[in-house]
Amino acid sequence: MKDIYEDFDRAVCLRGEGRAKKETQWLKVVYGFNEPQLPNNVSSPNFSRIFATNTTAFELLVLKRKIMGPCWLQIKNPQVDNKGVSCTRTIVNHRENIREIVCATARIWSNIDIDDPTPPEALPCTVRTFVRPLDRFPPNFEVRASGNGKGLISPMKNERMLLNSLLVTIHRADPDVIVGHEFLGVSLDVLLHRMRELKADHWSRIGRFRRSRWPPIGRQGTNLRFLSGRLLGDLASDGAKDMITSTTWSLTEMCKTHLKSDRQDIDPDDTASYFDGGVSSPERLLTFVRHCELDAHYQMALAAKVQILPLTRQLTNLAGNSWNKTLNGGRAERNEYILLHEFHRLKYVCPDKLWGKKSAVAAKAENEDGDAEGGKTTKGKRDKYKGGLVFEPKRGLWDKYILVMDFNSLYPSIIQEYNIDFTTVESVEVDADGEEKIPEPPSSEVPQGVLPRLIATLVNRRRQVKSLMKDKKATPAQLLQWDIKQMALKLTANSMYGCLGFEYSRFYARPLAALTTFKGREILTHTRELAESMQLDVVYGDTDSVFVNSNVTELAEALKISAEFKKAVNDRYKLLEIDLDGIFQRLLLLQKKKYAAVKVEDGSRTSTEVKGLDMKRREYCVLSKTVSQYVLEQILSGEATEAVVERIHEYLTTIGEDVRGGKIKLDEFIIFKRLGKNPEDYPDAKSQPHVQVALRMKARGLTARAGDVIPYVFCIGEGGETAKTAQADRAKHPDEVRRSSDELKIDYEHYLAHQILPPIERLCEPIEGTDRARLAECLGLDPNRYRSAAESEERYFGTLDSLMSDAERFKDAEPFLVRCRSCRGQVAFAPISDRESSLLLPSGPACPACQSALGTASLQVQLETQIRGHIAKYYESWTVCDDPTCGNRTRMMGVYGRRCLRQGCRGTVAFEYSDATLYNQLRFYLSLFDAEKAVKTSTGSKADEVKALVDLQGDFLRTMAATAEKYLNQSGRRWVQLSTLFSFMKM
DNA sequence: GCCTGGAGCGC
DNA sequence: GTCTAAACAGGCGCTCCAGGC
Repeated sequence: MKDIYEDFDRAVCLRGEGRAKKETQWLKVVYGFNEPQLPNNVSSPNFSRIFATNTTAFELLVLKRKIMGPCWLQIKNPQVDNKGVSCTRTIVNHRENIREIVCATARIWSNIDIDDPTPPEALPCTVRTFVRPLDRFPPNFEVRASGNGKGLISPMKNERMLLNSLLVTIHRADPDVIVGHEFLGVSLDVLLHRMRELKADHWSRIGRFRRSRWPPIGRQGTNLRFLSGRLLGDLASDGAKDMITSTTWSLTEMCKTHLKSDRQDIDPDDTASYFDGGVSSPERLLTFVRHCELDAHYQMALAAKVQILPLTRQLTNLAGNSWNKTLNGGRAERNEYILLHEFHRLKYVCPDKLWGKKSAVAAKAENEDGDAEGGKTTKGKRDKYKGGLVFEPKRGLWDKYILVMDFNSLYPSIIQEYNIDFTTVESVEVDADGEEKIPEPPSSEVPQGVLPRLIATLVNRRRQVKSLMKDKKATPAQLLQWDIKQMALKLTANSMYGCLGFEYSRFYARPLAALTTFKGREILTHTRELAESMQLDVVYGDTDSVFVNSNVTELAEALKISAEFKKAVNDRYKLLEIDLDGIFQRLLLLQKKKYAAVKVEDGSRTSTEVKGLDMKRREYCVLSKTVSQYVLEQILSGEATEAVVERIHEYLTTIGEDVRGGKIKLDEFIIFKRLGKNPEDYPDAKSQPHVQVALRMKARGLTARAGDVIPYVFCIGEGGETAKTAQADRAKHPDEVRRSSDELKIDYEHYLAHQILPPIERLCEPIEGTDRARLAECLGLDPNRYRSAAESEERYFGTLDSLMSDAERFKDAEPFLVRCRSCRGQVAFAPISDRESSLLLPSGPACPACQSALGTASLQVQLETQIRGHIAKYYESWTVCDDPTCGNRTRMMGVYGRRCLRQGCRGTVAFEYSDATLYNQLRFYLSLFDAEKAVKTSTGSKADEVKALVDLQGDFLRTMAATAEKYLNQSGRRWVQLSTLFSFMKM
């Protein structure tokens, strides 16, 4: 080995385990890439540890030269001239199960400026399509092709000539960027295999790197190297999927949602029929060619629409990695590079890239697992840490203004606020149970760490860009560019946290990630407590947000409350900031992470926001989503319950009829499901509909790989309705159904029972006046089958509850204590039917001690004060350990779930004052003023007495009952168990 | 009936 | 005229469904 002495660096070894371990001197040795690579675990008497033996040339170049993203490099003799963007499209045919190329379109834009917002259709481009016959061209095809309008159509004799001509075209255009859809995984794969098979001339011209020998054609992403020197923008790559909102990322869907264009789908099995040379007219083949031409356009138009090139360039400039990786890869590498640049600049030695089977950290974790508890095999999944806090939602339909308050960029802000960094946080201890503790944030004297400073820089730059955008004189092009820039800055700052917890990251630092989320939970808990202390009701919250019930119907008032709350929260932090994210006029809160709301837009406009509901998921068909949409609109309409319920029932009846009557199009029945692995790798392939469909697709020569979204439709089994064909077997690809011409029939009953009913049922759960059986009946399903266990169970509980005596039910409730203003005495308010002890006389409430009259207003205030006391107690969130030997009582939230925090204790903790206790207490108060109940529970001569009293003091009782009711209405439990409540009321 | 694991969302 | 090898990969929380015992 040729050692070249260079210099000594002051360096810190980062181990990715919290605080950097050693600050010491290292010897830097530089040697060429022509030397063999040293193993990274060698040592000798002269040195104990060696780093960076496997650093790639790319990494070294980029770090040493401080190259931040795409730029021109002068290397000896620069040869940069041609600028162009091209877009190729191949349609693939299969014959004897080998996919061949029959048609390829190249659409070439020259001298495009990627920052120019002009859409590609408004820019000049050349179109050239190469097409070859399967057997022979239809008559007149060549003549008609030469007269084609804009696009040049070049009929080719065979596939090899087609490939050669395509390669010449690519070579001449020498594109910097190739845009495609599923290009890397499908088109390129076929192109490479066919070029190799047919020995195409100058095959390496597909890229800019001259080769004569074929390297192995790898799988999926590895083939990017064939395009060396060109960028690939693949609309279906992981990188692009992050940027494009879509459920399937099929070209047709994206054209519809992003370009508002209806793309015609061609069934791949029909391809051959377009090439039939025996027909009399060339029209069909021309249609096919034009389809290819148009697809090439769509791909480019989509890329421009979602601004994939400018955005990825900005991201790459920030991170200093390779643009192609930003375009086609995930986020981890960007993060790695931004930190590599930063630490390299500060003369740190960074952790080596560990590739291969297992990273050292993961292997270590596995060993510990084995040692600690023999039987516990946490296969595959490593020890995790806790994430964001999600409040138990107060379910139901809310119709006062709900303020959605959320922290801006919570995690990046926490990292700054608490100076969380590799260099500042002390490494963690492992407690007696072998569990990692959450580290402490550094004290305020510790200088700012690398990560917090990096994030601060990103945030500040974003602020600057946003202020530029306020300039009235800015052109639309400038605005767009700045918007992309601020977006890139935000994305970069926000993705820093994620990679701290990513176990294969070179900067993996689980304790830092755990500390960040711990602070997040703490902050959210405090925020809720603050709201409660301001008499505000928090209805829900998730990670960085609280949904506050303003309890007002005036927008201006709601805004005032929001401003006050915002100020109160923000006063508590240096740079952490909460803000009003939106105002809901109505909110249907169904589950954690599942709700729908009518959102107030500026002025009087409103929009509907749906989160997490079935209708947002791809495995529900369009029909199901449409029905959900209608039902939701009704529920959120704000109209009377009876009218809403009636309309829903009516609508469902028509839907049931329409479905059975065959009035709904096939497209509306398509269900989508993603393949988690390659279809062959499923152990239970038989029971998975989408896997069955995928396997059949592959048998037909189509592609279906891990990550692909598979469309299918449930059909009736071949042997008729009664056939016991497995569910999965009856799933068919939409093209199979279309082709079958009536042989395959859609299983309408299955759709009504499994796709339509369950989502509707969940939407209607908090709505009175309907239930599962009733909804099923409307759809024409047998209601008896849907009188669910859950429902009867609920009734069972309802009955139990109503049979329970008041004495039993309220045995733990605290009495309503009434204080007399005259004699200062205090007495419990007894049930009014208890004529001996009740302080309510026919003349009105009076003090039993001094006989002075008690004012209604005074009693009302006293009741309200006591109710608020209970609510406050509930929100204090004291938890108690269930282990009697421990008895730990705390308000601290455990980091590892509900484990008791006291060292060595194995108990679990529960809320001391539960929501059930609070609910029962409120019900108790209400029961004290329930006239009807008082009459019913009285017997004999007393009944008349009580009846007379109730008549005379009706106003008083109603006022007091309303006071209790007001709070009960806010209680989440009431919405869940309306039936229980009503059985009690009507008893 | 319980438990477990994917999907696919939310943040 | 050549041109290592190997090459995936943000986090956790939550609901719902299906399958296994």
